[in-house]
Amino acid sequence: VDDDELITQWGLLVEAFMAAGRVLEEDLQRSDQLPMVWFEVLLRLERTPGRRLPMTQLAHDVMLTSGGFTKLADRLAEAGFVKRVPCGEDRRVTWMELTPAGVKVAQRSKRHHAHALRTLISAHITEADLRSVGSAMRSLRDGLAAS
Amino acid sequence: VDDDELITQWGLLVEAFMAAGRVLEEDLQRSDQLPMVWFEVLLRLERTPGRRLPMTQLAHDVMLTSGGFTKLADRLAEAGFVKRVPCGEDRRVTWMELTPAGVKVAQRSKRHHAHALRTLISAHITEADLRSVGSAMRSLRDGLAAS
DNA sequence: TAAGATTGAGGTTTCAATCTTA
DNA sequence: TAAGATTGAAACCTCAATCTTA
Repeated sequence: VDDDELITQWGLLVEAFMAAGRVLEEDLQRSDQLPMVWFEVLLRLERTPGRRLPMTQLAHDVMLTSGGFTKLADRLAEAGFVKRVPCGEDRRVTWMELTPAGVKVAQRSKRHHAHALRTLISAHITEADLRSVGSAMRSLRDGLAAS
Repeated sequence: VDDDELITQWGLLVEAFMAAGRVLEEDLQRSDQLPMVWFEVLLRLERTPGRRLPMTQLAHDVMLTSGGFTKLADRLAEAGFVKRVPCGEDRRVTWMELTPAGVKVAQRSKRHHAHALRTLISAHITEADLRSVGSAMRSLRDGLAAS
């Protein structure tokens, strides 16, 4: 595989991935008026016992800087989906906690998003391919996190 | 595969891709002081006979709006890597054309980027995994392009 | 000293409106 | 009427500096 071929192959992956991301984001916008990054935050909170997580951890998980996440938190709180809760044990920490409205929209949009994803994938990717993609990406992610 | 599992698998893919993209962008920034989107534009021009393409086509290829691409073109021209050339046959069209300096930086950064890509991939992904990811994403892209 | 969170400044993108040419 | 390109306003992000707590 020469340089040009390698770059082209990777470019195809990036292109496919971004196009898919755009389709999924538009779908989420249509069904729930939710930007993808909002969904990602709400989803992580909804999955967590107590439905709250430290701001810094969430910021890292959705790949935002702490400054960027502070402003995202402002918008999510403004929309009524989350609230800030000070942490008793370590007073530097602020929890982000899902409100009842946030729980509701998280669960509803989860159904919509899963449906969109299923449609997208089943139309174009086999289940076996999806599993191997998952494992490959998991090892890539873990490798990058370690380095 | 239930809803949550499906969303999780896709989430891993998104996470891995973004982390890889970040590593590659940092590398390109270090070696050539070039944002990834600059590289993508220069690469496409360098590969084209005549080394020029219509603005609108480039905007579409790198997934920017026409407004966004106009400003990117301004920055690229300011840096001396491209120049705008009016199209004779259709006077609505502006070509973006690579300057000699642009050709030089495109070829140099192509070598650096290929090297970074090779390192990243060989360190974290097996050849077999890479092939299955590639085939899955290609069929996804082709399917999206068709619809 | 260092970590969590916030702020303001600066940069890049989208969106909607506009201008020119087909 | 429609397509290519540009513009200004608004949205969202990063970065560096700051404040508070550990």
